[in-house]
Amino acid sequence: MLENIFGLILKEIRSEKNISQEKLAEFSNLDRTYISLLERGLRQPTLTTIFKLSAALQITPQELIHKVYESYQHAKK
Amino acid sequence: MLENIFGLILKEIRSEKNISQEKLAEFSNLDRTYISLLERGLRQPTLTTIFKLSAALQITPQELIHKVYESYQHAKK
DNA sequence: TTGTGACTTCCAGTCCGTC
DNA sequence: AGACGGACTGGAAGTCACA
Repeated sequence: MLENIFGLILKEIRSEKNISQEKLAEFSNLDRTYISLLERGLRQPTLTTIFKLSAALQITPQELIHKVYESYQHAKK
Repeated sequence: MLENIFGLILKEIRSEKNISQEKLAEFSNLDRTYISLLERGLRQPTLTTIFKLSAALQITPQELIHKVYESYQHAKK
């Protein structure tokens, strides 16, 4: 549930910034295929991964989590 | 690094709310010993654990992350 | 540019307990 | 109430070749 939402939000933000999965992987020091797994909701990030990704996307972790939270609250109903 | 900060923040918030580790474990459906590991910075939470914990502490996930982020930014210098 | 399957290593998280 | 230990299972981290 949360993984899927996180994946969608991640993809959404990345797309808005016109960054490829490859570039995001490079900026965050994560593997390109791992980004793909995250976006498809097949993996769940840990705290440090959340921080790495938000830094790479040039947003704060709380902004990222906030979007996930909003979407999650909405989806729960 | 991040684990330690997260642990401190978690303990801080929990203490402020006067909740025992045991109660927090109960509210969040996590193990008592695991809460202890988190607070001592020996384990790192995943996204769902962050959500579970913040729900149990009656704060939003972004508030929790925000505190961690502030403390992290401060510690980096 | 991304999805996917396969794989290994390591850690998230649980359960038993003691101090 | 909380620190800390050992042993365990599932699943995340991290990487590869290929479609």
